[in-house]
Parts: sequence; C-alpha cells; structure tokens
Amino acid sequence: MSTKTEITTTSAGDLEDEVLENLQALLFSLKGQLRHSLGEEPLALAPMEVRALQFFVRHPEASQSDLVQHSGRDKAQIARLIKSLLASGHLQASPDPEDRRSQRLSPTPSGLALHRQLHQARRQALARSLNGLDADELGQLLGLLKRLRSNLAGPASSA
Amino acid sequence: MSTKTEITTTSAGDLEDEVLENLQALLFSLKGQLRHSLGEEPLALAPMEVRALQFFVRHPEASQSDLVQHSGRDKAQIARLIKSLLASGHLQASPDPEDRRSQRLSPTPSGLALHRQLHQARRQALARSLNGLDADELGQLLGLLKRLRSNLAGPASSA
DNA sequence: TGATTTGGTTGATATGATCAACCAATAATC
DNA sequence: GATTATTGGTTGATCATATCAACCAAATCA
Repeated sequence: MSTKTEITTTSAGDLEDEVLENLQALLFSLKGQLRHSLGEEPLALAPMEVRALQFFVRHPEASQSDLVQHSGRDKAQIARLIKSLLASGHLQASPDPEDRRSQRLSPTPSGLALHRQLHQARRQALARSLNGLDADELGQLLGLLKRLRSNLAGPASSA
Repeated sequence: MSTKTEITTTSAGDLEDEVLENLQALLFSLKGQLRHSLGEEPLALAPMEVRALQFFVRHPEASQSDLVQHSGRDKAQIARLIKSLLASGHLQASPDPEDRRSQRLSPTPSGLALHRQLHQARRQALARSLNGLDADELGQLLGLLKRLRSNLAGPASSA
C-alpha cells in the first residue's frame, strides 16, 4: 500500500490539511453509503430527522431544548424537525407538568419501529466503512475523534 | 466475521455508532470553527467555493470535470461553483486546445492571494482541533481515516 | 410588579446537494 | 461520410441543512 500521496514538498501542516479533507470526504461517502443502505426506496425521513428521532428513542420524555443542547444545532432547525416528526406520527408529545411552555417528546410505536429498521441499515453501512478494523483500532479512532471534538468544545476563542 | 469480542456490555455495534456520531459532531464543530476563524467579517466565498478554488490552486489548468471526478460531487453543483468563482474573478478560464467544449481553469492572482489567506486561517482552526496530538497520533488518525474511506470507495454493493 | 430569561415558533435567506433535461462537440461505428 | 453514442457543461426544479432575527408566552428574578 504505497500511499505515496505526494512528495512532501511543502510544510508539515499539509498533514493536518489532509486530515480535514479526509474527514470531509469520508463523511460525504458515508452519507452516500447511508442513503444507499437505507433508502433504495424513497425514505420517509430526512437524515436529520432520523437523528432527531434517534435522540428521543434514547432519551424519551426529553424536551425540544434538550435536543437543541445535545446537538448544538439551531433551535429553529430543531423546531422544524420535531414539527415534521410529530406530523408524520413518529413522535408524540405530552405536556410538561412543570412548564407549560414545553412538551415532552417520545417516539410513537411506529417511530420506534422505524428507528429500529433504520438503525439496522445504518449499522450495515457503518460496518462497511469500519471493515478490517480490530477493536483496538476502533478504540483508537474513537479516542482520537473525541479528543479533537473536545479541543473544539471550549469557548470559541474570543467569544 | 471475527465475532470474537461478543462480551461487550451492550452490543458491540454501539461503538461503531459512536464513531459515526463523533464524526458528524466533529465535522459540524469544525465547520463552525472554520467559519469563526475565516470569517469574522463576512467571507466572500462559500465553503465549497473555497474547496473548489483550492483544487485549482493545486491542479492549475485542470478542467471542470476533473474536479467533478476528484470530488465525487454532482456536476451541476460543480458547474455553479465554477461559474461563481469565474464571476468573482478568482478563477480564469482558457480554452482547451484539444476539446472545444471544455475549458482549462486556473486561479487568478487574486484567487491565489485569497487562497493563501484562507489556507492560513484554516490551518489555525484545524490546529486548534488537533491540539495535543503528536505526529504519531496524527499519522494514526490519518491512516485510519484513509482506511475507512477506501473501504467505502469500492462499488456500492449491489448497485 | 416589572424586568429578564427561557422554551418555542416563524420568516427570510444562503448553502449544499440531487435529478432530469438539454446542447454542442467529440468519439465510435458502420 | 452519415449515424449514433458518449462526454463536457449548462440550466431548472426541488429538497435538505443551516443561520439569523423577530417574536410570543410562560417562568423566574429582582
């Protein structure tokens, strides 16, 4: 496997650049692969809806703002995702007894069923990309990714 | 499959799931960080335009379809990116002597200058996320990412 | 009580991405 | 050489993702 990519003509920082590009390319491919595994037939849910649903499967009775915090996404986006999931009947809402502004969200049976199905398919796609990695390497990868994330988690520099 | 490590607490696939989520979250944060580093002031170029420009800095005189192949993106998207870069004067086109349908694209001086500037800022953002990783770990990460990518590179299963 | 914060909604808009239809030049075939 | 298929590129339509700002009403603080 002579990944002689290039003759390290310039500076060492190019390695870092490569990390970025590989991350981007990998996620792009993975996205395609997911779509492929999940939806030969037109899938009912957009990817972000799937992820939102997943969150409420894992954290039933959570609120909308819980998801906002957990995901870091804009609350407007989350609001629309949830609206759509409620409309499609994959999520159900019950009033929060402690705060009348807010609702507690949980998957409906059909939401759960769909989630299980999607989960399966996602595993397949994922497994394909992780093919050939042993547990050690998987752990390494995960550890590295988490470190990168935590490096960024702090204050946004001057903000 | 080498299903030798079945003893895990929940199921082994959860680790894989975590990889996906960390990838997605990392790239999301990185995107935000990039925007932060690059454009306190409203940046002239959209992220994908930056990447397209980068390609032609690295491969001057390449054609539009070269970028399509290299990036795996839809040719319509590429066409619009290039159109915009030509309009903003960061790319210039010269006719391909061997094929009158196609043009050879290169960065203009201003394109080059902008690219250098963006490259700097990107390095900063990137450096932040890679903070604390030594060369070894960086190499590991890169190697792992490339392996994942190549796992997906093949034919899309049955399609 | 009034001021501020918080949970959520909505509108506007930019970007990213995909699909399909199409044109013109080229390459392939007979 | 005429016919056909392929290729490089363009355009339109449409969807998904994302961000920002304005806003409302319930909740909390002072």
